Amino acid sequence: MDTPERNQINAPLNPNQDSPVFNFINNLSPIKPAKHAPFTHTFNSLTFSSPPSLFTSPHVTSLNESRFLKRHISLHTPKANDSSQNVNKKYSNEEPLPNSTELRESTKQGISIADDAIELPQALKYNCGSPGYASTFCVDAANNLLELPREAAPDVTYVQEEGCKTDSVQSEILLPGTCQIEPKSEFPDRGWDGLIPEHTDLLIFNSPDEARAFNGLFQKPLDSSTDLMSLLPQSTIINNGHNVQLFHSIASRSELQIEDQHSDPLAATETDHVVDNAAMNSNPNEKTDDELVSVMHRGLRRRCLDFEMASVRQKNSDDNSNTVFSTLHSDGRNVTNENQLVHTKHNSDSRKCNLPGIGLHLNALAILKDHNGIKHERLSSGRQLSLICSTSSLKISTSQEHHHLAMSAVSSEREIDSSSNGVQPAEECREDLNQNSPKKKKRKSDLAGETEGCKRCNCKKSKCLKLYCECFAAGVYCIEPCSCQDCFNQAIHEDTVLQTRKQIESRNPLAFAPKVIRSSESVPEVGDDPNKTPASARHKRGCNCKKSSCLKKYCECFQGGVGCSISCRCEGCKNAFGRKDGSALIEAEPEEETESGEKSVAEKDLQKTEIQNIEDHSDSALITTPSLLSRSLLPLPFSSKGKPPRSFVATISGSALFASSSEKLEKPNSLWSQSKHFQTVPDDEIPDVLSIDISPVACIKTSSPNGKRISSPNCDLGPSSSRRGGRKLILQSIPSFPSLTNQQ
DNA sequence: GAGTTTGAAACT
DNA sequence: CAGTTTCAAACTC
Repeated sequence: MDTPERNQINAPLNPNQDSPVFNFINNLSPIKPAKHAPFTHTFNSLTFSSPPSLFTSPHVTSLNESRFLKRHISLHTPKANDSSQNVNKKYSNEEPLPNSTELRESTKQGISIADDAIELPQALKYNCGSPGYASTFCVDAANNLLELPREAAPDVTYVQEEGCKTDSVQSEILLPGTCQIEPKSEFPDRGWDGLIPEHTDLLIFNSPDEARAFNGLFQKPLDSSTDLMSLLPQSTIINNGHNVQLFHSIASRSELQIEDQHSDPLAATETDHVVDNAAMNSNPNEKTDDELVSVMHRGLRRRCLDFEMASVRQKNSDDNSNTVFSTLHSDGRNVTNENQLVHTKHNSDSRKCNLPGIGLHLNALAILKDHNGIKHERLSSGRQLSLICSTSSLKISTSQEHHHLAMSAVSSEREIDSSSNGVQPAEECREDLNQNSPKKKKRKSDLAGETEGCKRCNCKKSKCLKLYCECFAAGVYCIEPCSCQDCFNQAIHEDTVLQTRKQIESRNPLAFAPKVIRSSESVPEVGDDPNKTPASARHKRGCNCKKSSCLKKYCECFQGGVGCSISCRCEGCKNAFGRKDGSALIEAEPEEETESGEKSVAEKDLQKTEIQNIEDHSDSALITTPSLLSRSLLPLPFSSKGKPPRSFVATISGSALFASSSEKLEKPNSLWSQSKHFQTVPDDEIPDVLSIDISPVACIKTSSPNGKRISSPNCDLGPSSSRRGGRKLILQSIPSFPSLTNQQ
């Protein structure tokens, strides 16, 4: 992240000042500097102190993706529409301007959110919930709607990720991609390339005119040579030291105060993002930028953060200049100005944990809640994203966390509770639960489509001390979202839990190993049989299905998104991910005969499942499963309720084994062992930044609310639309912005 | 939301 | 190891 690119970024800017675009901005921007002046973008480090993770559950990471889809749905909820429609109203002058601090936070949050939105548009939700600030743009990943005041800042240009950021930062900023965009705004080259397609869905235009303008922009071929910096929205860069220089001139106009990264803790935290953005804008090295972005996204996705859109307000009397201050608070804790911050309330349910798959098996690398096994990983990206900018304003404490949080929020499928922000999924869930009865929440989440965030167990007799319990099996403590009764799988009963675990392990050393083991490296077979899951990904023990034909989640193989293998004893295997290997095939055919009567049914099931997969798998094309790959955009099979068992899948990559064998090694990560620390599954744990390479958004899906971890799904992070599958096509419908040059 | 089905986990 | 029971998720209505 801290690459030379930063420097590069700055350099280009100055030159751009002379550029027509720059001039255009200066001349055109309706924004009045005076208005902005009050908003200094300094962040207090204190403000963003990262919240301690109380309960690190493996679930966290995975959640995002699964949620993503759900959230996407939620995004479509009336709220989004309402917000968009009412944006102008919402931004009424009624609310007092946020103080500089708030603004700062908001900007940062906004930035992070923006990023998230970009990456995980569908999944992420940003609830603008704050009553007062309804106008604050809400970013729903799912809805992909960032609502911004129409005319916030005409001049603002967006970088994909940054676009949102800028919005948040300065009230006047517009979110091009996800957010409503003003006609004038432009996206950086990359931004357009990667973001637009994906986020097009998100774009909401208040008026036809805007849409037209927007279209114009897109339609215009982006000139690679074009200096992105010049194009960058004024607001976008503000917090980033690097960006500051670039936008300095702009800032001067708007009178936005930009703080150096160094001076501004938040800026520092966001530095990566900023850098990325800047790089994207200015830099020729798009790849690096993309990577950075991807990295960022990855980080974000992992974390389940609730983001609240902070208060937004119009500053000016001018109709055009509605300034919106969107503040995302990763952590409620950190929020500086809570009052001002708008708390978007999610459905209590959604908040719940949101991360269905969060619970990661200790053993399993990453499982997305909904997605089982490998697929989960892949899929996770798509699903997990639902973010909710929940009620409580999130505050980002540390830069990293902030960054992560933002990332997670965006990426994470989970519904994020505002309160829980910054906390790992489990924690988040707990927090949420605390507020509400866990059961209710859980059910709500389930009803919601499993907000995926925090699905949990529902054990009644096992006391959550047996493998029946998904939480226990995943190596995570039960949390409020769980509807379990007489639960002993709690930190309070740590000794009991450990003891029981030992007992079970003594019986079956692999009991807590991920059920689906994927060897990322060995993928020789992938191409061979499209129907087969690469041998690299298999259920550790194989299924024993008799009636489900391995077409339903009853089948662990299917649930894990892997094909059946020789080790399976299933009957009539029709596993869409791959029937039994040779032997399986043999069996399958005979079965078909026997099933002939059933065959039609089975086929139907298959079709359904496939359809589901397509639907569910939105982003996460399974790498291992060729068939799924084509479905990158398609939802994973496990979309709705399917929560892949938390520990369901383990990815064994050459060096890193998370498989059962590694179980012991990983155990330390387990909640139990690490209960007091972050529960981090290796995958999950990997710092967002660090993991970047490894885990793209999808890649590291650590935890699904369900506790199902998903090993890294698609790592393609490229801005390429493919990641966010669901959104990709939207762009076509989206009108392009009028290019600045045109305006000029 | 309640009831049924299913198959893994646990038990014998 | 096989058979049975228990369990909770997945599924259906």
